[in-house]
Amino acid sequence: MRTPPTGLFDRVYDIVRGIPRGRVMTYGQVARAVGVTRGARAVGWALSALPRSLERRVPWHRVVGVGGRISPRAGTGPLVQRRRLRAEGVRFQGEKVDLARHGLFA
DNA sequence: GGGCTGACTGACG
DNA sequence: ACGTCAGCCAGCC
Repeated sequence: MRTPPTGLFDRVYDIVRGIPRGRVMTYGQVARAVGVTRGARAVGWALSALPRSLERRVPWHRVVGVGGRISPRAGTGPLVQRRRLRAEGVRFQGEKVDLARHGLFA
């Protein structure tokens, strides 16, 4: 058994951990998933604080901005995020992720 | 309790 | 299409 996540951070990590390979969610969608309708910014903040120890289990690269944009300050860098996504077969429309194809809804 | 901050967003010019 | 501005949220000091 695992104690249910309390703070926003843990709830965010929980949701992100559940994003399937090859799919992506926007900060806004994650926020809504954790019960914070307009907490997109807070979600980004939570991911920026992602502990090194969780980098393995939490696929942070599957979280993108609205419209499929890649945040300039994401993780090790937008290039890394892009590379990881492409490695999963995620298609891009220019600089943006093709949400119509890989967007996750919930 | 008040103010600051940031991997966000939507509206404008 | 692009930079700026102003709301929005929760954790930290």
